[in-house]
Amino acid sequence: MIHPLRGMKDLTFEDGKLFVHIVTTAIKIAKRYGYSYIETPILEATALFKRSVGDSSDIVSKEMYRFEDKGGNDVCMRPEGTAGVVRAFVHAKLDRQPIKQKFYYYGPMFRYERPQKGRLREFHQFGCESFGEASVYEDFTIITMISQIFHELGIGFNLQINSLGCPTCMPPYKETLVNFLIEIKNDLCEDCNRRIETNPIRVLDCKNQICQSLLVNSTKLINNLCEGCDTDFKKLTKLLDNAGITYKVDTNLVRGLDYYNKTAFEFVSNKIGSQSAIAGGGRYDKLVEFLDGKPTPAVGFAIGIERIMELVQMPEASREGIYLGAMTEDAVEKLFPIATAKRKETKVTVEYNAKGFKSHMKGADKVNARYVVLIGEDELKSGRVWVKDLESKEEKTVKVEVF
RNA sequence: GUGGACGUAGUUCAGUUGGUAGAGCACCUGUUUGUGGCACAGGUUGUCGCGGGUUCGAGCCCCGUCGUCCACCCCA
Repeated sequence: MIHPLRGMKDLTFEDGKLFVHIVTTAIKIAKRYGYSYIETPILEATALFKRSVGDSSDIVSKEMYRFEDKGGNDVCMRPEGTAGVVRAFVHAKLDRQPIKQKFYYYGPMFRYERPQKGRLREFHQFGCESFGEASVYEDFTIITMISQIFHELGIGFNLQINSLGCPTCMPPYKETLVNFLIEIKNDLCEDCNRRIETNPIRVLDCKNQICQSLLVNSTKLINNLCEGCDTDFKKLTKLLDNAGITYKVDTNLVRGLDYYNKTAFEFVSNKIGSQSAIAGGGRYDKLVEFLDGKPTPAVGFAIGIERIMELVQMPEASREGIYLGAMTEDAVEKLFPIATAKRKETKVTVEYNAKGFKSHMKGADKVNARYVVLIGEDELKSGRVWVKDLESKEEKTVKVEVF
């Protein structure tokens, strides 16, 4: 038997239904906010992710499915969705149009990680990207949209927000932080020492108790924002307050991908183990420029579909469609014209084997059919079918033509 | 990449100091030769993850390998 590769999963039956339910619900809401579908390739030039996600992230430095294709190109399976969407946006020259563009997407992402609960090597994200809107109102709207999606799916969450500043206030802050970190370097954990070089902001996020105790006195970016960033962040918190969306300002919240600035947020669940982030996103005003487009502000997010799957309750399925069966071999082929006609309007299950009455009843119950339609010897002779509504329990025998 | 736990029927799991594999659920059949969900009775189901080793004998012990899970790391 050939097994799926490590960290890759087949979705069948209940899981498959749940997946579709999540995606269709998210799409329904996204459309209401003016998003339209975009599909981008799974395979992209490696350079795309190096330039957007950034070398400092583990995603790029060690988790990509990267290889040389037959044409000698350095390519990668996409580890996340935003880079491809931005690339497509620039490639279609949408950055030269004054219209604001909003896209939603969903599909597989690939990261070569050690699998664990809520962390697969091939996983699926639903995401949205909004281009051309610099206003913090859009950040607020996107957060509102995600909470609406989660509400619709019946998922509880905690929202954490932070501001990562902009090119005006972030670099000087980073410098003072690095200086501070170098002083306490010897007491920080091994990982943090590495982070000072690669991505010092991440040190703030370290889960090591000793590191955290040393960082209590570190200056926070949130207190060192430039005027523009500061007023926007205050606006955002006020908008969320007024909308009744509860959140926590987490000054240690850093997005893992390099392209984020200003608003950063994460939706977290405490019910799914250590991989608790169920959605994450923020503003990335410099990314379009980074990928050779005209400067275009943008905000976006992604939801981890597998991570929310165990949190979502499927709405109860009601009885639907028709179960067709024959109780004598001669009647089996009479079922097909009926099935074809009825399939124009509803779901039809046809049992090809002639079998006993009770078996058919059980079979109909199992596929959750609303109606059982059977042809036995009597019905065959009289050109009728026997019909029972499994909900109201009413039954009747009618001419095939009228049914 | 690091540390730890685990892998037995479709599924959830039991399996004693090594002696040729079991339960619930599910499934099939019957009780009811034409009335589903319930009940009762009977029945089917296994490369014990895979490969090697120790042993008269391995589900159990040893080594390897693949996979799953948990934590770190990372992130959705």
